[in-house]
Amino acid sequence: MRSYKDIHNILLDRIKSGEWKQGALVSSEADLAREFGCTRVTVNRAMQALADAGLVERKRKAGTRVVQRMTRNAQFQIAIVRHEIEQRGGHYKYLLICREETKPPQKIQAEMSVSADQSVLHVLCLHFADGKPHQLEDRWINIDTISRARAEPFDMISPNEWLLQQIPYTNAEHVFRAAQPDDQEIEHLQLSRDEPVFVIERTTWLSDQAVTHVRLVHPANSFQLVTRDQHADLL
Amino acid sequence: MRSYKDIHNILLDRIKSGEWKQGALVSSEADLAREFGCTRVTVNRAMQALADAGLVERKRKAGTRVVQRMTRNAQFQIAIVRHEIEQRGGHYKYLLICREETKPPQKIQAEMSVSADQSVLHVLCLHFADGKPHQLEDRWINIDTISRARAEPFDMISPNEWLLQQIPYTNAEHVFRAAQPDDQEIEHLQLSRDEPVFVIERTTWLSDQAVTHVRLVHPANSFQLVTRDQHADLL
DNA sequence: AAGTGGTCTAGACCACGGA
DNA sequence: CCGTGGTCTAGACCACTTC
Repeated sequence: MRSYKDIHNILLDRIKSGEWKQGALVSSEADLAREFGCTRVTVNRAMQALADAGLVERKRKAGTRVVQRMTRNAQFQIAIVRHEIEQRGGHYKYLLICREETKPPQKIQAEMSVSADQSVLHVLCLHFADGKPHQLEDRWINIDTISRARAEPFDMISPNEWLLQQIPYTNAEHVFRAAQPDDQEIEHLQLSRDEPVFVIERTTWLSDQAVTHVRLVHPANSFQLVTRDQHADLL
Repeated sequence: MRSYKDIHNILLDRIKSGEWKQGALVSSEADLAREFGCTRVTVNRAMQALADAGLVERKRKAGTRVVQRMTRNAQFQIAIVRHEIEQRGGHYKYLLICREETKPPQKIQAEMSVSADQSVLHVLCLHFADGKPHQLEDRWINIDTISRARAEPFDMISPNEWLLQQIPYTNAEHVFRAAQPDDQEIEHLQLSRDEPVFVIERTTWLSDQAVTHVRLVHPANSFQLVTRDQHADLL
């Protein structure tokens, strides 16, 4: 029992078990170092890991406190649609419906913070799973930021896949909701009347420049978003 | 430019800018230490932070590589419904509809891995925002794991709030989907016909014991789930 | 065998912030 | 002021993995 990872786990257990209660002050690094028979640096390394995980808050002189958590975090993944479908043994098909450079509607302009006269690349396409429409992708790509996109026809590879592979981003915003589909969505997704849709809207930025905004529409009857978090509490 | 955080940021920039490409091998710690005029330990600290963030993969002898990412992570928060509503200036109301100890239906038994003869605490309740139904909470609590729940009437405080404040958990599973409401949901949520609902189902575990399973149903017209991630790529 | 990361120690100095 | 965390250095040894 000497490595900082061991110590990290011991301290983690003390928090999880409630031995160290929420909001409580914990022993100082020096004390813990004595207790574990190691250097203060080693304890510090373990404590910093806990602090990075957001489980404790540390202040000089004031010491280290277990965080009082009112919210918990959980993660989800942004994956390539083709991979998701193929991974569960489905047959994937891609269809480009429309690709154009155009001035976006106001809503998109605002969302992506582009000026009124700026052209944005608009791509509308469909992802099929086993022959059935799975996702309608309605995407806007900022060609000022991502000029490479101008040369990409998106007839064989979807913007989803192309962007995820090539373009990094630093910030993202997601909106999830249920909705009644409009006529265009009913047609493309071959929806029965009354079937709702599950909508994801995502905008991503690289530093403070918008990269892309996308609206992903799925038939409610054949789509759900699933996440599994280990140590969800510890993110 | 000497602290490990500075070095971390410099290396981060090299990855973000593409100077260090995805999949590429990066300089060894010893080389970087020479370059930055510091100890190898300091470089190591910075590199470990990148590795923790999942941006690089490190192997002894093989060296450090920038990760080729096929998926990106993003986070969302599990908050107390009352806080969410009050935070945006809304008026919150809580209504307990039903509280009983009973044997759950098979679906819940399976989801929570409880045996067929085991009683589970079932709570059905409603959260209102500004007088309008906001969320129908249909919850099952494992009283073997959380025996304290037996003594809690849940007439003043919702299970959502009680659990989030008191009960830690280590694993969580979420399912999000759009659906057409059933009759009970239409009644409790005062839905107009044709209005879909946004459903979240969450099961949480403490180690490998199920803590609770909950189905949260929201009117689609007045609900959306929003997440904002800084450094979404770097989680 | 040799190169690379993983980690520890001992000692040091600094920075912050509560008393 | 002075206790607490934050970090660096120098040197060391180990563990893994490729060659």
